[in-house]
Order: sequence, then C-alpha cells, then structure tokens
Amino acid sequence: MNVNIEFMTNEELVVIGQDGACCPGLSAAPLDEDRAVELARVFKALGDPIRLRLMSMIASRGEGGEVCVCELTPAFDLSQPTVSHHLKLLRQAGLIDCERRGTWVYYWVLPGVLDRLAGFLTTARTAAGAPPEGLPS
Amino acid sequence: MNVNIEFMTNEELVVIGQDGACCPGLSAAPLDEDRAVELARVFKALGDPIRLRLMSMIASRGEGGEVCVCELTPAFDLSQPTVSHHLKLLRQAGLIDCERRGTWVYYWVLPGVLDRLAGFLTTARTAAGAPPEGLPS
DNA sequence: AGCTTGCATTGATGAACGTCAATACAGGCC
DNA sequence: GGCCTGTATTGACGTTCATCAATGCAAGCT
Repeated sequence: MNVNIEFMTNEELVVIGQDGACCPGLSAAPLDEDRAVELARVFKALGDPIRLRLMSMIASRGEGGEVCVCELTPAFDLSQPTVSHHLKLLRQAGLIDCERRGTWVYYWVLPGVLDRLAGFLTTARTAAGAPPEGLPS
Repeated sequence: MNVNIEFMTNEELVVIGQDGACCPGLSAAPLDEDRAVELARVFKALGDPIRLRLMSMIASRGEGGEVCVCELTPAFDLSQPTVSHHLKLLRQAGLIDCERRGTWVYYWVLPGVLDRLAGFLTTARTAAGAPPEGLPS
C-alpha cells in the first residue's frame, strides 16, 4: 500500500484490492452487506461532478501520470480548500494517491483501480457462461 | 426509452445512452462539466450500500431477468417505503426500470447500462495506444 | 530569522440525503 | 360496493455532505 505522505493520516480503502477482481461482480450474485458498504464508498466518491472531473483530469495523464494540485485547483470555480477536500475523499476511497515534492503536491490514479471497478460492473465476465479468463489487470 | 408505467412520473436519465459508449471515457480526456454532472448522478445512485445490493439482486437475474419488489423488500432490514425510495432513485438514474403486472411490480436492469458504465471506467479502451478493438461487450 | 507560496485542516452553515410513520393508490377478491 | 394486499408518495426528522473563510503547516526564498 502506497501512501508516501507521512503528514497525512492514511485512511485509504482497500476495497478494490490490489490484485485480482475484487469480488464476484455486481451481476454474479447478490452482494453481501459488507462488500456493499465498501463498494458503495467508492461509487459515492465518484458520485460528485467535481470529483469525477478531478478523477478524469488525473486519469487523463495515463498510467504513471501525475497532476500537480496547482493545475487542478484553478480548473474549478471553487475555493482551494474545497478542491483539497474532494481530493482527500478520492484518496480515502482508494482511487488516487499523492506525494509532496518540494512545494507542490502531485496526485495520480492508483494503478488498476478503474479497471477493477469496471470489471465489477461488467456483466459479460461474471455471467455463468464464460470462464474468468485473464483480464488486462 | 422504455417506461412502461404511466402512473409514475418518468424522470429517467439518458446519461449512459442507449447505444454506443456514452462518451470519451474517464481517462480519455478531462470530462466537461455537463457530462460530469450527468455521470455523477449515476455513480451517486450506486453510492449507497442498499442501492448497490438492490442493483446486485436485480442484475443477478441476468439479461431480461426481473425481480418482484415483494422479493426485494424483505431482504432488507428497512421499511417498505425506504426500499421503494431507493428503487426510485435507481430508476431515476437510468439504471433500472419497472412494470406493474397485476398486484406486483417487477424491476429489471436496463440492458447494456452496466457494460457502458464499465466501458467508461476502463482505461485500456481509451488509451492512446491500442485501437478500440472488439471488447467482450 | 522573516516572508511568501502552495496545500491541508478546522469550524461553521445551508442543502441534500436516508429513514420512518402515515397516507394514498392500484388491483384482486369477496 | 367493500375489504385486503402490494407498492408508491408525502411529510417530518436527524445525519451527512458540499462549501466557504480562517487558520495551520511545509518548503523555498531573501
């Protein structure tokens, strides 16, 4: 698990897991309560226009790409603390991580998270028919 | 658009579109404000444990499958109105639809919605490198 | 040291949300 | 018609959320 910042309390989720397909899939079988709670936290993090745009701006940098907060903040018609707050929520949801380098802080999308989330939603893979063949992950 | 119930006001979203891949994809390019607002509504609908479980129970029926509300309600430790409310939110998000048949009301997942949502999240498809070759969808 | 810039945290406020009891509505059955 | 069952809607209440101004902290500068 990679939180490279000490001065921030690390409350990241591990829901989507670092490896494998996190869980059976939405359509595979009725979700049990605990997994529903964990996964809902991730979707809730994406359930805000600002956070979706933040995710998109960061994810657009591609694998290994980073974005400086100083690029993110002015892109929104919001106060700096509010943007910072949304970034924190995305981080707590286990979607992104950050690192301070000198004066600036850089954010990136945790590798594989989006693909695993997508896999969870996809019905084709989880259907009874096809075997769980090798996913990109 | 398929709302087969007249007595309910139809406020379904069309965000995820009935055909095609809805939009460039989260990682393709920074999401514009309008699309972010629309998509956030869908993710917000999934951002609650109860609604996620409801979706899962309905989606587990597979393509064309339906679930009677009378099966959904007792599965939760909630009042009937609350479950009904969550179903309404999922419907307004454009994720499910329903139909009354006699005394009972049946819900199903709108076809393709989950796969399109998954496609929106997937990075592989939208990356600059690979051509958009045929996905399982 | 002091100043400045970039970002996170705190505390407050109004809006949105999840929940319930009560009620309304639709359809089947007597 | 009247009654009963299943589901949606209404209205209220407490909690969570998004937002801001003010403040705090880290790092670079002079």
